[in-house]
Amino acid sequence: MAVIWRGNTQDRLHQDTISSGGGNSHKHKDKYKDKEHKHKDHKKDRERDKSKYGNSDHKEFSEKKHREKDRIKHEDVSTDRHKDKHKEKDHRKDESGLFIRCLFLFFRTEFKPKKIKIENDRVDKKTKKRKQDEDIKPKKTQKNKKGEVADGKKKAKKEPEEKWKWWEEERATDGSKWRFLEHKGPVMAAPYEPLPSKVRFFYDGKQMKLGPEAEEVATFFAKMLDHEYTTKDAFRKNFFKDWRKEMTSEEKSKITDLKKCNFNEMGEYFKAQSEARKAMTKDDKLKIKVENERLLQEYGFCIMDNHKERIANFRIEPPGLFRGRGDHPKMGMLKRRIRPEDIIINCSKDSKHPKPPPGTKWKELRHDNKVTWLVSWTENIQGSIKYIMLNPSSRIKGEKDWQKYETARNLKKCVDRLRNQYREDWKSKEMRIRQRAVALYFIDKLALRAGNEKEEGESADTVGCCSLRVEHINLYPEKDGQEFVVEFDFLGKDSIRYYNKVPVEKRVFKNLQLFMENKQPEDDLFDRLNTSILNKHLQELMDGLTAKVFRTYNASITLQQQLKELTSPDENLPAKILSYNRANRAVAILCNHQRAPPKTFEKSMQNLQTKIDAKKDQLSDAKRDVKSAKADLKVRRDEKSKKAVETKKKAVERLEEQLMKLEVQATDREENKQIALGTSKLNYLDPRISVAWCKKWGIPIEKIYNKTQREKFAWAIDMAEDDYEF
DNA sequence: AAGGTGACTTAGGACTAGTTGG
DNA sequence: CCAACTAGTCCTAAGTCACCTT
Repeated sequence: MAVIWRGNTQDRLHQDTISSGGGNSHKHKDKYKDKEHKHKDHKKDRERDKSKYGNSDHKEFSEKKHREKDRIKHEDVSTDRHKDKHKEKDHRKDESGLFIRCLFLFFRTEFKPKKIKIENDRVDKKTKKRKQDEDIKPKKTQKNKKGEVADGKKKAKKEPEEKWKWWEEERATDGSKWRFLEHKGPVMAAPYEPLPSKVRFFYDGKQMKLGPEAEEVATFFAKMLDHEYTTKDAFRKNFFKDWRKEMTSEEKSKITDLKKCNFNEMGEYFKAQSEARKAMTKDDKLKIKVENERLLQEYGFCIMDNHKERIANFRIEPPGLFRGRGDHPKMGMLKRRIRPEDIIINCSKDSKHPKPPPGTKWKELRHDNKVTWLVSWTENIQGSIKYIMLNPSSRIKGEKDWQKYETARNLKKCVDRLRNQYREDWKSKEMRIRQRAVALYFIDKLALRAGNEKEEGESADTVGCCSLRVEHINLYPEKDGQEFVVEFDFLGKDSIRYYNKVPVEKRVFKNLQLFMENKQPEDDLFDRLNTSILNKHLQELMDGLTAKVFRTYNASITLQQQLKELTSPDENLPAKILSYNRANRAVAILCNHQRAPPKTFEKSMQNLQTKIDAKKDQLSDAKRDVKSAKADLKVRRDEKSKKAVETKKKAVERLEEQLMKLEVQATDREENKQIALGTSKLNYLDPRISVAWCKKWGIPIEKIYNKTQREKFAWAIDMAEDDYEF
């Protein structure tokens, strides 16, 4: 098959080695838990062999830490720094109580404010340089006009309020998240519509009419009939137990065995409904669309501090059967319907408060501007709180996102020092320090998650770094020609399997042997460590540092390195994009972002191949044509045949290009079979790296980010230049 | 420390809309 | 024009981490 450029994403660089041995002292006191761990069942057994990088990139540590928590450091506005790149240096000089400092400074970084023209002049005066024409894209909408004005709730929506550049404004420094917040409240789940009476339910072969409560819950089950999990014991058991709670006493006494329940007619009915929906006329579909749009317009936005912002999830989650991921002990439980009485509304005192549906009231109306959510309620499966919050394109999310990358860049400056330190710590005489150091090494090198402890029986048995158990690793003094190999095999977040064989330094290896001494498979590997100890330690090493910062840092730095390495200047556009995707893929592999291979994968691959073959045929035909045209030309030597040759040549070129494009596509798709790029792109990769890359190579940003992504990363697109360095 | 809660980020899969090419 | 297939959106579960209480 014609797959070109097969690059092996799995190949990895590796560096470290070093060694030395070490015996130690120890004594562990254990606090082992005894639980039964089952987790054989790697249900999604998508295994992959990966190896990882570590990377190196360093910089001097120079930062001082301390910064009041919550606050953002920033600079006094009046000072004129923030010229372009001025490096961080400290900015902690707080001026006399003037708590307003400029945001730019906070995020040191070479950030050059660009064209401004924001509404507030105050901003204006502080932003001096503005450069224009940065834009990557042809979009015209870019220019913002004076959006709105002063406070007050004038719902400024005459016009979509062109692109507000919140990143050119100051940030609050008092821990408040907003000053004014107004919204319409959530959209409640649609009420239950009883089944038409022709749709029957049978118990033990006999038809039985259910009351509306029991019937509703039954429909939840009926809708899942062809799902595999309705066959799982835990699912059925949990469902049945909760279902019975909804039954009248009469129903309850009759229905005692789930196996005797026949939901088929109900299942068929829903299937038919969805068919019908698909078959609806254009007109009807349009009507639905319009209605959705209306709902979105009405409930999908809020006013926060003078700006209309999009809400992420404005609908209350409808009732249904809970399906956790992996082997979840609560699968099948009834997720109950949320009523207005369960809902807490958060908004400004002086805003127009959302009103509850007629005849109901909210559980509570509060005005807490220290949080970002608009609505919350407590969910009944785990008892956790759910929230309605703003869209990623909103100021409140964007600032936080930006800040996250700045913290990761700070780590870049001191990562060398930290690495040296944890290596030293491998030799510590204190067990807890060694454990901390080895765990940190894993987090850094393998981008593992922190691994909070979880309550047993409340959720699937998954682990992260600190919660690894002895049974999750195997040690091989020598394997496949490499020394000191650690084999990881565990279920991580979302019960995604993490499988990796990594050669480690000898000291790490020895330490692991030590940690495992006298332990049972189900004992904690790091019995003297947990995430809170680890994070406390990290916080001391660098302000704002926590375990997850390493993931962000390593992901972003890897992207940057890989882009540098993979992009070749003379490649054409599709090839450049392939290079980008490969860099992105390297990160996804590092972070273990997997996906189930699409159901239609094989087939669609085949289709592509067919196309490629067809294209090849066309190409060889076209080549033949050129030849014969040339021959013609030789004989005739007239203008006309000359033209003909040109035309045919053009055709060949065009075909070649098309073929190449297809082949690139095939390669990309193949390599991406079980790797999901979206998660890293959205959550781990500093968007400025991508923006800079696009600018540097003249790639339209749309090739890398779709519309939603461009909205989320508007700040980066606006501010990053082609020379941006993470 | 330990344990609990709250807020917020990160995650994969289901669902849907939009595009393409037959 | 329609079916087939993707790409993008929606959904909500499952993490992280700070902070509070004991």
